[in-house]
Amino acid sequence: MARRTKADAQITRAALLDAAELLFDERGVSRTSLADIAQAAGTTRGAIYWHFADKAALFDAMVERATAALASDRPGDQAAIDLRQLCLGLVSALEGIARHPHLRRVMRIAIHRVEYVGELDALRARHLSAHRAWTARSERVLAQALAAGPHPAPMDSALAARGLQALIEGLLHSWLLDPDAFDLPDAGRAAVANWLRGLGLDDGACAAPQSPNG
Amino acid sequence: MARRTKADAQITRAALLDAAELLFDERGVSRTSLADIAQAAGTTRGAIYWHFADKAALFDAMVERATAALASDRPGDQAAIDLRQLCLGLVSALEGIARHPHLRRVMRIAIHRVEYVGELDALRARHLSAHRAWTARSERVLAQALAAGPHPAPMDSALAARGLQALIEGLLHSWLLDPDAFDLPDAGRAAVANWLRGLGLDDGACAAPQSPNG
DNA sequence: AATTATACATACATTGTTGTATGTATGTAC
DNA sequence: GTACATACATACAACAATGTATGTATAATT
Repeated sequence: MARRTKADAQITRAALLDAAELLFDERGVSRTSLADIAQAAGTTRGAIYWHFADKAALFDAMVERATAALASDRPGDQAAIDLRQLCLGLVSALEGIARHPHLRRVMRIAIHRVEYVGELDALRARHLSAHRAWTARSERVLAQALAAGPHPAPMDSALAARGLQALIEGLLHSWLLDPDAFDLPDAGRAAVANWLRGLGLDDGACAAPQSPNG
Repeated sequence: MARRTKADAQITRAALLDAAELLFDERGVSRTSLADIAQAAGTTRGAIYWHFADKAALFDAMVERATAALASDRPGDQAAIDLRQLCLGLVSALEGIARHPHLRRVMRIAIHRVEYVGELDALRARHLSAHRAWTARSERVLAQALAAGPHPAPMDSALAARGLQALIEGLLHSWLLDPDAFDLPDAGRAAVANWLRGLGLDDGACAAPQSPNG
């Protein structure tokens, strides 16, 4: 064919990302060739190499597109938040993943459809940095809550934060393998509540999203 | 070379599995060729194709070898166990993974170094079946303990079992990504205790492995 | 001792995939 | 209206990986 308008090019780009998402999810990243993606998008490999340097760059762009919205509407890492906000943030993240097909698919790809090595290390680095930032933040919040609690804390805040993180990630992983098995946000709410209860903290911190005055 | 004795052949087979384990862990399964494995084992692809039908069969044999010991010394699915035995079983599984390099490496491969699709579906099926069997068993144990408890249970047993499973798997996943970050059995013990505490159950169920009379 | 099956090594053919080079028609700036 | 950059499509070269076919020296069998 020939040159298209800039808007057309963006449509092509989005179609390539869509096709990559679906095929990566179905067949896995390494078993999906660029020719497969181009064909599914109704183009040729030429279009892919025009928009992206290679498969890894395409992959990164796909992750970037899906997580951009997610990253925009959450508070900055340094923002001071309380226990309730922490819980609500966790649950709303799970709700977002359960609700948005793009995000869900990319999460499943990142977790179950790709090998965490080689030139896809950007993903691994991204994951690790997000992981650490979130753990650090939740540890601060939990330390503050545990110190303010009436009884001596049964765990130190580092272990409490790590366990909370593991709980959420564990639920997410198993839900992505079989989304019909249970309701992710419900399970997340119950799990966080039970974890806080074990810590001797207020387990109603993320019960009802609609009543801000508790 | 030429024909070796049967014992030699088993040594060759083991060397191939060892090499595959190391390379899969380093580079990921799909990015490791059979030639790589053969070279690392000091043989050629001929040896691989003699011992295994293809890469998937080699992979399955590797998983089988590492998990065979693990499966042998645990109670059958139908055996009646109590809360304490459930917790001890969980923690001892974590201890086994933390202690045995083979098991740790294969776990990391199965979780972070392979794409859960295509002809490696045997792994996925194995995982799912183990997952379901374990969840069913722990749900029975938790239901019994919750029914016997003094106060009304804060969660139903299905959610409680799912959460416990998620907690353990979440800890395992993040530990496999960075084994130096924390001690897996310690974190597992503390996490299980906190989960049980949240459920209103005895949190000392897996505290001290050496005193069988509680 | 002769034969046969075994445990590989070697060689080859095929295919899939990637990267790049080139072609080309059109939008856009001047 | 011309020139150039854009947004691809097409063609090609190279390699990597697989599967198979065949060779071969030796252990096991008789």
